Amino acid sequence: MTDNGARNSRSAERRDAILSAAREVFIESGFEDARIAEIGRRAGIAEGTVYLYYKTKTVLMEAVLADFWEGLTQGARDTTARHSAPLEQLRALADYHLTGVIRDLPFLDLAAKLRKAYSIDPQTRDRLRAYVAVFDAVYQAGITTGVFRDDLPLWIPRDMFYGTLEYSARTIALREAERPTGVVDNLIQAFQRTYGPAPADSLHEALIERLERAVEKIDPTPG
Amino acid sequence: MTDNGARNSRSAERRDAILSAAREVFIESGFEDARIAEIGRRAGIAEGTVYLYYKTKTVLMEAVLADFWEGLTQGARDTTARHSAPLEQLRALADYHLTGVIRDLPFLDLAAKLRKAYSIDPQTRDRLRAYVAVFDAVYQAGITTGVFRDDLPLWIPRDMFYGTLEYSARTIALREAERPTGVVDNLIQAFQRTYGPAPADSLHEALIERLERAVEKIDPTPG
DNA sequence: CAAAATAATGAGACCATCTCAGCATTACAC
DNA sequence: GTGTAATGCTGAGATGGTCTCATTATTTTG
Repeated sequence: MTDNGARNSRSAERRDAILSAAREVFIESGFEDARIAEIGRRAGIAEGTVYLYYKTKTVLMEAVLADFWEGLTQGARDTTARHSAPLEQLRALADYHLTGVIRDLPFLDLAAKLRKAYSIDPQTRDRLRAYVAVFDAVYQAGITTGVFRDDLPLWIPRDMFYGTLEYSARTIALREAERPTGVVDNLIQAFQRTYGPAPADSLHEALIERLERAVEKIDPTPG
Repeated sequence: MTDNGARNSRSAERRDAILSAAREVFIESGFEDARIAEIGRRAGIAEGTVYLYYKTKTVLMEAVLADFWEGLTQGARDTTARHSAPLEQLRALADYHLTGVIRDLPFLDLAAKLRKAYSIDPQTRDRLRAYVAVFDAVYQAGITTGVFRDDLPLWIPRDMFYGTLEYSARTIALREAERPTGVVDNLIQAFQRTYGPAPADSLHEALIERLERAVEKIDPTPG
């Protein structure tokens, strides 16, 4: 147990060096064409040593992706935290997601390459869940403040949100266009009209009622 | 040139036998684990012969996928042809797409595995275009009959349509749930409300007026 | 500083795709 | 039919990657 810290930290540094090199090489070459020998070279170690830290090429790739998801999720949290109105949070999140997905599409495609048909490994699933939880929190807040309907399963708007953005990102990347405006605006508009307090006047009234009550708490002057 | 027909047809039969065997093996084993030797065996020929018909494993996989896309596109056309009102055509198409994607998700994942980062091969792109053109036709018809707005680039609703459905398909497959109702209904509703002819909303205006008055009480800064 | 424990190395085992020299089959002329 | 040219098929082996493990180097400990 003596000096465990030092040993661990040296070992950890090496793990990081490998991870860094791996990210580089995977992005440059894709999964298939990435060479473990090259990753070792860039990390300054022998090919065999890579295998001491990551059992297989796939495991190494998974570690790289875990890092990526963590960063993306943290960024999403920070982004929404900069706003308070649910619709503005949603708009910011949509913008962040679209930008991030376009930027890192090659990475996401790598992730898809690891996905075995029919299944997804539990860790990846958990990471994805943590990421979409950012949307969920915003939407839930929107429900309690009366901005969104509460009569639908959460995953329906969620799938529309991420689905539309991911598909758009692909379209945009494919035509190598500058990122067009309008995608996010349109999505938010769709959300307002589809999941907003609704077609029936009663829902509008419920919203107004709610807001009036809230306003009254702050300023109880008679209207 | 003599007897070209016979030679071609024999050769074509062999191509088909290989394609059939390849589809089987790819679905069973995925791209990586599929063995050319096994494909040859099932087609009743030697391993080397496979390479006479399909230059590489990847090319063979692409041929299998081309077949798949063709069938999917034809099915989509047939499906929309059974309805006349654009919204009903859209609903039917959404249903068809969702069902098809859920059923053939492993196949689509295989397709993703072939996608090189940053690029997509022209043939695949054309096939995808042919497929989404079915949506485009329906939407265009909707514009001319006044069911849909014409002030948006076509790809915005298109991406929402396919994006939402594909993402939902993944969600559904992931949780191994029975296909829930509501996804298609909700999407069509979103289309009606977002891309339908713009509503003159006096309700919104009244709401905004009221809220502005309330807000002014809290923060009476001049506009 | 010797001995024990731990870490790193890289040659080669293993196993896949893909090639190609040689063999088999078919097409054709007479 | 039979000889000959053309085409088709074969599978052993070249190639090139991941991963293993006996050996070597380094670090820790008494």
